[in-house]
Amino acid sequence: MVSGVKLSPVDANFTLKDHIYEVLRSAILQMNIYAEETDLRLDERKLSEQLKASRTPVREALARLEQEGIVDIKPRRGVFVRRKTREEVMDMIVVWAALESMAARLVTTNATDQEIQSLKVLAETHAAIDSTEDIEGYSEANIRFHQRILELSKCVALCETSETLLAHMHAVRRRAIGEANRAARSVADHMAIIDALAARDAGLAESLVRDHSMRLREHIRLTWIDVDQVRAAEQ
Amino acid sequence: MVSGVKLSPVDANFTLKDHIYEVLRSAILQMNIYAEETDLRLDERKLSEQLKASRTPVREALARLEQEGIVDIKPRRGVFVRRKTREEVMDMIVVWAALESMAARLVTTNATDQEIQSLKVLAETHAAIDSTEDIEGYSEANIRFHQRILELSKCVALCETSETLLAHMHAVRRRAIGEANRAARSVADHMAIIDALAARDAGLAESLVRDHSMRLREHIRLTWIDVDQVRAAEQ
DNA sequence: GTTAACTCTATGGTATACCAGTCGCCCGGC
DNA sequence: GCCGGGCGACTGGTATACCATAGAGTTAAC
Repeated sequence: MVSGVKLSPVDANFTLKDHIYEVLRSAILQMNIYAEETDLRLDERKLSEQLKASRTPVREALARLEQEGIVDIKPRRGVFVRRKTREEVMDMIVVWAALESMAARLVTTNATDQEIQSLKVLAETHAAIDSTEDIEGYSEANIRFHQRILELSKCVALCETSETLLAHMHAVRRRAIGEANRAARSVADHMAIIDALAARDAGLAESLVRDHSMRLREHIRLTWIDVDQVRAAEQ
Repeated sequence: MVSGVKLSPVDANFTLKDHIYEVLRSAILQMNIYAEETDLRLDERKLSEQLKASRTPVREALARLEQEGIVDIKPRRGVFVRRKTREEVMDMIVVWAALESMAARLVTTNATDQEIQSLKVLAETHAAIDSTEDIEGYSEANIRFHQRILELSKCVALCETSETLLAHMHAVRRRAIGEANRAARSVADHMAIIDALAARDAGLAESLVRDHSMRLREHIRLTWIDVDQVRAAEQ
């Protein structure tokens, strides 16, 4: 045994279906599914060729993605990346708000002062990025801050449940272009949240987090236009 | 078109894998997975025989169940119904509390007076059942009440997310034997929640719902004993 | 009697062949 | 030129055969 490290955790319990699942998942999250010209179609056979595997593991990966709501399998018609409608996006944000506000509540009792202060680093990183220049980085830093709150709640299920939502949020954030004043407001919100957490004020932290998310929801409500509606309008 | 009714929605788009998924899911939820003697093992081949299908659709159904956390697939070892540990159950209840308390908040703005009053019927049904005599019915009525709150929020994602949790909660509630005083407390809680909702008091409704769930969590914390620990103690 | 290696079987993983709708395309009739 | 029917390719659904490994049981060496 080399220096006490377990050897070859790699390819032990390695299965194609799990690997394919992860590859497909991250590939889908990375693509901009809301650009109109994007081809949302996935072909089992082409995928299995590209991934150099048979259809069987590909299909099992797709079955999992469907369960997650990332993909839509229409029998004998095709597999499609699922575009969310405005209502669905707004609903998802509500769920996110519920989870994160509960997390904030728990952080006030379950996290150390040090851990709470670690949020400040993330918030500052986020604040330092100009949203009009590097929207991808800005969005990434933003998500990381919120995700950290979930983590600090020390509630595994809370993290896991939000993980699924996060998948969808990536594409959403990319689309909900940050207006300048929204960015400034966001930074201020984050600081206020950290202060409430540090002061161990569960009620305040909870409501700040909730309101912060619900403002994003309101922003979406006002600005989001479903791609299909765009299509319809063009015709 | 016959009287405006869509013809044959039955067995259109019917697929074995979807059918098998539902059959397995409800079968698993129905079984008492926490009884020690219960065999948690699922055999792909036996299942496909019993269901009169090949392994392929069975495997896809199992893949979905694994994604949902209901089942655990160990490569080359077997498929097992997943038993939750005490920590996992407590975590799940936290998530449930987060979702339902957010739902309660939304109910105060999204539901009609009539809808809120409809909760009373459910609460009374629940109250009428003696938990020491008909624990199954009691638990069922209890869940229905809480699920109705989720529905009345009119937030689809909130309902769907809790749906997954609900699967696990069935077995949990069955195990968390209702003590007499807990039952009485529960009924009183439900009535208080309805009042808060009817008064359109978002903050109160939210915290009542949250505290109600968190009391269940505390009850679990004090009484739940992991099956494996029982096994270990016997040896 | 103990232990270590080996074999044998059971199980999930993967590949492949075939089936059954769906939909586009083309051709023929009008 | 337009409409309808049918033919055929494409795509997901299902069945089946084979592979690789975990783990139990067995056997042989010590």
